[in-house]
Amino acid sequence: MHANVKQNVVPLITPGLKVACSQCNLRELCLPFDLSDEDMGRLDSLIGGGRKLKRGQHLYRAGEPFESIFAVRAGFFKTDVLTEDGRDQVTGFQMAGEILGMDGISTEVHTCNALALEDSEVCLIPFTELEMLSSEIHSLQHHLHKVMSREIVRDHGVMMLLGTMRAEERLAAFLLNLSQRFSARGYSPVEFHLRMTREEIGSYLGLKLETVSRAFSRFQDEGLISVQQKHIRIVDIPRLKTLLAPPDGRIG
Amino acid sequence: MHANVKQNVVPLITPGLKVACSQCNLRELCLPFDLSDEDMGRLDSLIGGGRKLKRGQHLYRAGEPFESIFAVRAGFFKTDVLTEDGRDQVTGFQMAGEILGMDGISTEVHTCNALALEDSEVCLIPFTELEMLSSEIHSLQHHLHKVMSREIVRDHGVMMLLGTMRAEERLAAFLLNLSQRFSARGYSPVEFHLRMTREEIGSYLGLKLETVSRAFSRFQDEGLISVQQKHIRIVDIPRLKTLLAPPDGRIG
DNA sequence: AAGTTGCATTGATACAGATCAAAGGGGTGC
DNA sequence: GCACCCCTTTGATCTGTATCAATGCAACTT
Repeated sequence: MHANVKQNVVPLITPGLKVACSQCNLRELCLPFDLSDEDMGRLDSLIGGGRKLKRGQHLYRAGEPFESIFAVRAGFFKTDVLTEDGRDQVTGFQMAGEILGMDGISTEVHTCNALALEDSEVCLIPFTELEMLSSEIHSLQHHLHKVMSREIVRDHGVMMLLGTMRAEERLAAFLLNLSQRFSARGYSPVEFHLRMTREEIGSYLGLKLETVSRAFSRFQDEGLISVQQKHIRIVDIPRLKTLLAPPDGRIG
Repeated sequence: MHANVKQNVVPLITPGLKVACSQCNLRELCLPFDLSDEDMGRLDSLIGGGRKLKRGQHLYRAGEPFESIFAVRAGFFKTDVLTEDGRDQVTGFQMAGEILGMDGISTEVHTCNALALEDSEVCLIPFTELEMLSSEIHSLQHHLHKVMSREIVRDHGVMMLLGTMRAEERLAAFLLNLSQRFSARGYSPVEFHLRMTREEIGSYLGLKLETVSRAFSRFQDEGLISVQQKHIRIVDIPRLKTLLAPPDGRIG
């Protein structure tokens, strides 16, 4: 990955990259949701263009001033938090239609890093202007709140995963989550390409990369999935789902 | 705790409990932040009164329709998520000035339970009305966004804790976090009363209650803290902080 | 004041996942 | 198209935390 030596170069807005929510087939997943044509137009004119990123480039880094949130148009990202003492926690993986950067609102400074895991495209949404517009368009305001709330709920799910699940359960939950999200975007729910390394999966799931690799192998041995490097095929979704319930089943 | 047999009774709004942000000494920590007198008055008239809860009573439960967020006026809460298969994860502990219930915005239904760990009081903030007001008062809107964003950032911190830290590090981080929050409210940063059980701490930190207990004992043996049941005195804050850095220190 | 009940502490043992180590394979960049 | 390097896999061993178990403590009830 020699391209990575250039990862310090902050990519500029791609001049020719026109974006318009009104034309976007991700609009059901993304911000605009259910706006009138007129309001959609106002949102279009707010979106500050797009930005293309090569694999390995940072969309933003912790410490940079916060100005915009981003909508993933295409590609795949990871976000991670880094502490002074060198700990590194992947906090999420984002795909088309998902919003990045809301961590920066609270302090006006980004608190995590967002890195493109493949060549990607995002829409830039200047936050101050979004706030102004959303105070005029109630459904936009409400949808923004829903998006932020959804992020909070998602985070609770990750806490649940990290706090209560064993390694295989975590990985099963991870695969099923990816499956569901790919499916919602019109891709196969059973066959997909992992954009992240075992180490990144491990960081997200609170496991070491070897543990992730072993769990993949065991799933394959048991006929649940087929793995070949980053290519995954889920063979038995129902049985994968049963892994999420502990052996003794429901209690109480 | 026979009083708990009544915990199913949903507490109603306490009729006589008048609340006013303008009079509240928590306003710097809570929603209003820096409003003009006039705007403060409008916010006051929106707040739908207060509610008192006895220890053991639920403020809301997962599945209930979402209508309001809540500001803790006094007391102490925990929030937890419960899965169908019986897993239980404490997602946070909330004290005076902190906001509860933002998880419910995304689906219009609460996704977690909020339980009073001691006799408590909250302000009811009807969310639809808050949105309406916040589209008129820009600084209120922005502050609401900051509060939600802060929750996201906090969640990332918990992920970091659950994903990368060992038991003693988690407990040290937990104690230091409590210390800092008590301090911000004018209480002693070194001496406080835990409102939650070892099991609840364990659930929050992804540990078993025995592990929490042992870690407390070890901290005491090493002269870092003094523990007597739920009473904690932090003897050596600096040394407690060093526990958060791994033995080899900063890397890279 | 005694009894009850839940919570906390402590010890012994078991086990899941981390760590250490080595080899093979595939994608990437030149 | 080739070579290099990173990623992945797999094995052996170690260790931190869970689990199982029993006792102690404290608050609340009656």
